[in-house]
Amino acid sequence: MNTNLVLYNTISRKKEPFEPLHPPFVGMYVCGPTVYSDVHLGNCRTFVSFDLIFRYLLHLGYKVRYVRNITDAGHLEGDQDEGDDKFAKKARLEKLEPMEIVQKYTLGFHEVLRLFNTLPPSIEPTATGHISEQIQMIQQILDNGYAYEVNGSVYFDVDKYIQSKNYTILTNRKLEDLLNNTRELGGQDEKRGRLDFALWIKAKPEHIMRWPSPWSIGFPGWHIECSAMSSKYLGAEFDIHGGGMDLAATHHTNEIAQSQACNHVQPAKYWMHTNMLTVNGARMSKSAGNGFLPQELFAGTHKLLHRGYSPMSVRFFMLQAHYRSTLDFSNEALEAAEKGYRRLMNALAVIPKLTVTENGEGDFDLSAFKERCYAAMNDDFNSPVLIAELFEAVRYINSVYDRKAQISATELEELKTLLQYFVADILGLIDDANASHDFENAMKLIIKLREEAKMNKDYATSDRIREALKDMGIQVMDSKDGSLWAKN
RNA sequence: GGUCGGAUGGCCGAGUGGCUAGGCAGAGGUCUGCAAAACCUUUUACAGCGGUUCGAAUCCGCUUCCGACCUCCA
Repeated sequence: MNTNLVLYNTISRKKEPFEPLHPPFVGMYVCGPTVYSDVHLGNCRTFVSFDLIFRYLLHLGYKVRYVRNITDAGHLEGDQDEGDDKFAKKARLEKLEPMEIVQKYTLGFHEVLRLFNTLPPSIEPTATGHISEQIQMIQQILDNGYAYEVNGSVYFDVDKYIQSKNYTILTNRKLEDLLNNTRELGGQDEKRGRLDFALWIKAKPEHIMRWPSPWSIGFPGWHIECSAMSSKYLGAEFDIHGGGMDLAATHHTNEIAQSQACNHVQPAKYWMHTNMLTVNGARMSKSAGNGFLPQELFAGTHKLLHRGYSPMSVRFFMLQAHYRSTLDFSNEALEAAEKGYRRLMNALAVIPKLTVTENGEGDFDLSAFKERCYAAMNDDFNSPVLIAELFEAVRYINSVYDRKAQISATELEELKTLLQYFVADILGLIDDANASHDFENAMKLIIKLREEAKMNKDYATSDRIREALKDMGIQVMDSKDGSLWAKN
C-alpha cells in the first residue's frame, strides 16, 4: 500500500511518513475515559480527533484494529498513589456499587460519542476485565528487575530504568529538572526514588475494589492497564498510540517505561497527541470546574451559552481546527461553525436537483479538487484545510444550481463520490436536520400548496405559510425552479 | 521556578521564505411579488523591536503577553 500520509510523531517532534509495521494492518491504541463521571466536551474532542484519524486510515484501505480502553478501576483520587480509588469514593457519595458507577458513565459515554457520530473502536477493553494480564505484566517487570515490592505494593524503579533507557523520551525533559520539581508528597516513604510510580497498590481496609495478587489484596496502578491491554490486543510493538496532550508527560511516559521494562521494546512507533479544548483561553478540565457537558451544549443549558448547538455542528466546529492546535470555545465561534455546517449540508442537499449539461465540460477542475482534498488529509490529517477545499465545491454546486456554472453527468457522479468520501466517510459529518420520510412527504405537500397560492398571486396565504414554518425553525427559499426548505 | 508551546483581520481558524486559505460577521451588487437562500464584488492581518535575505506572517535574536505540563485530568 502506497499512501503519502505523513503524521506528527511526538517522539521525534516532527512529521514522519506513515509506514505501518505490518501493512495493510494498523494497530492503534487510544487512552479512553475514566468512567467515574460524565465526559466533558474536552474529552469528546480527543475522541472526535481520533475518530477522524481512524476513519481516514480506513478510507485509505488499512485494516485498522482500534483499541480504546475504559478505565474502570485503579485510578486514584488525589495525590500520587495516595487516597481513595475514584470509583469507591464516587460509589460512597452516590450510595452505589462501584460497578454501577462504571455502568452508568460508560453508557453515558457511548451515547455521547454516538451523537457525535464516532465509529466504535474495534475493541474496548476494561481495566477490571484485565486484572490478571496486569498482574502478569507487573510480575515480568519485577522479574526483569525494574520494580520492587514494599509492604504488598509494587513500584516501578525509575532509577534503574534510566541507567539503560531514556525515561523522558516523549517530553524531552531533563531528569534533574523532573527530580527537582517533583513535589514532596506524603506516603512516599515506600518509594525508593522520587519518580517511582505504583504498579500495584495494597488495598486499605476501606477500599471496596480489590483483587488478589502475589503481593497483596489490592488494585493496579493507573498506568499499567494501558500497557497490559495494548500489548495483549496489538502486540508488544504496534503502530499508533494516542491520547490527549495532558497524558504525555506522566501517563504515556510511564507506559513506555513499563512496556520497555517488560518487553524490551518501544511499544508504539507513532505517538499522537491531541490538543486541549479551551474556554476563555484556559484548558477545560474536570478539576478546574470549567467543563461543559455535551448535554448542556446540545440543550443550551450551560450558563455561558446563549442557546443549544447540535452534535454535528459541534463536530464540525472541532474539525475546523487542527487536532494539534488548541481550540477555544465561545458562542460566537459555535454560531459561525453552525452556519458553515448548515451551508455545507444545504449544498449537499441541492445536488440531486442539479441539471447536467448534455455534452459540455464543467467549470470546476475535479481532479485538482480531489488531489487537494487528499493532500490536506495526508498532511497530518489537516481537516481545516480539507473543509476549506470543500467550500470551494459548495460554491460550485450552488453556482450550478443557479445556472451560473455547468456540470456534466460524469462529473456529477464523480463529485458525489468525492463528497461522500470526504464529508461523510472521513469527516463523519451527516445532516442532522434530516427528517423522516413522513415528514418529508408532509413538507412536500405544504410546499406544493404554497406554490399554488403563489401562482394565484395569493401572497397573503403563501406568506402566512412561510412565516408559520419559519416560527417552527423551517426556512423556505424560493427560486425560479420552485421552493426549497431547510431546517435551521 | 523549570520544560515546552503559542500570539494571524470584528470573531473562529489554516498557512512556514515570493502565489486570494476557509467559515462567520460587515459593505455593495445580481436575482426576486416580498423575504430568505444563493452567486458576484469588496473592507480589515500576521504582538513589539532588531537581524538574515533580492524578498519575511513564515528563518534568527531580544522583549512583552498568554497557555500547557511539572499534581487526578482527553
